[in-house]
Amino acid sequence: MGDKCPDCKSKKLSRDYERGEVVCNDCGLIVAENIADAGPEWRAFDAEQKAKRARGGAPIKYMRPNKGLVTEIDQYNRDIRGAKISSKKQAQLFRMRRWHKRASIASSMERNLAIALSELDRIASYLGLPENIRESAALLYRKCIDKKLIRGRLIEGVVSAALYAICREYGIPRTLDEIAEMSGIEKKEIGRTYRFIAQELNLRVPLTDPSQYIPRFTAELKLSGQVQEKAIELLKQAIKQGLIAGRGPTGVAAAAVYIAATMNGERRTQKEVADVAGVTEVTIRNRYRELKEHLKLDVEL
DNA sequence: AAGACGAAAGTGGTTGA
DNA sequence: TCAACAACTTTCGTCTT
Repeated sequence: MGDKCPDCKSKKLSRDYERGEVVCNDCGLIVAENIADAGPEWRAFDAEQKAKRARGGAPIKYMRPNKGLVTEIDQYNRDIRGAKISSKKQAQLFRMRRWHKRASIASSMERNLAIALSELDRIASYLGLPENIRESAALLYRKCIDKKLIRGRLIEGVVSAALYAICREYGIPRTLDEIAEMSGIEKKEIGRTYRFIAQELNLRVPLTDPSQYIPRFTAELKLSGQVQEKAIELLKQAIKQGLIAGRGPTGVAAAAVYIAATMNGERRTQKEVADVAGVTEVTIRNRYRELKEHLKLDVEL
């Protein structure tokens, strides 16, 4: 790390892997953010060294979905008749136990990943998500494994949360409801998990922009491109006036679509719009009233 | 008869002490 | 940990087309 602080030219930079920052020891400037955790600071040249040097060790406590299914070699150095066995055999058994345990743990993590990836693929294809999204989500999931964030959580929950985060990051957000429906995980569970991993992994996920929902809504309602443009235009103005602060993005988007459709003579009922947006008619009415008042729409609806 | 409108009460999650 | 709170939903009665 031959880097220098760009501010005071000091060479005393230190890395804080917990926060993912490089900090200058002299002036306190954060030189870089969001650095990847490069793993342990030691190197191991074979499995034995690795086992010796690892302080954390394999996640044993919660990472045992296979509890009760995996054979274990018991602790009592007796043969089937209960007689003690020779010390030579005891040593052999000891080694066998050790390796058996290690092999089980390694394979259970692989199994975990395998289940997760197939689950991810299933949900992603139901949601019609492209390949690059799946790749990114899979990568995110691997990061969660590396950071041991899955312990005590459902695999499907973490997968769903990862998908949700990546979708938002790529600007093609799916609602929690949609993901919840496809994955069979409760919405609040996904939300909780999402918030947790976002914090732990320092994800910078942008706020959902309501206009990102517009194309999907208009497409599902079979509305014309003009309506779509109009709706996005309306949203832009709404955002400028701070009308969407604290509002659910889907509700605002739905209202914009409703207004735009009506203005273009392609009327849809509030219920139709409400259904594809996953909100109620009342919410559309409320948003739509706000939009009408503040944007001073002179069009009679 | 169906859709639009809005009031009132209920729900689940966030926030601040 | 609990209460206040905002956003949203549910429900329902009334008005409009």
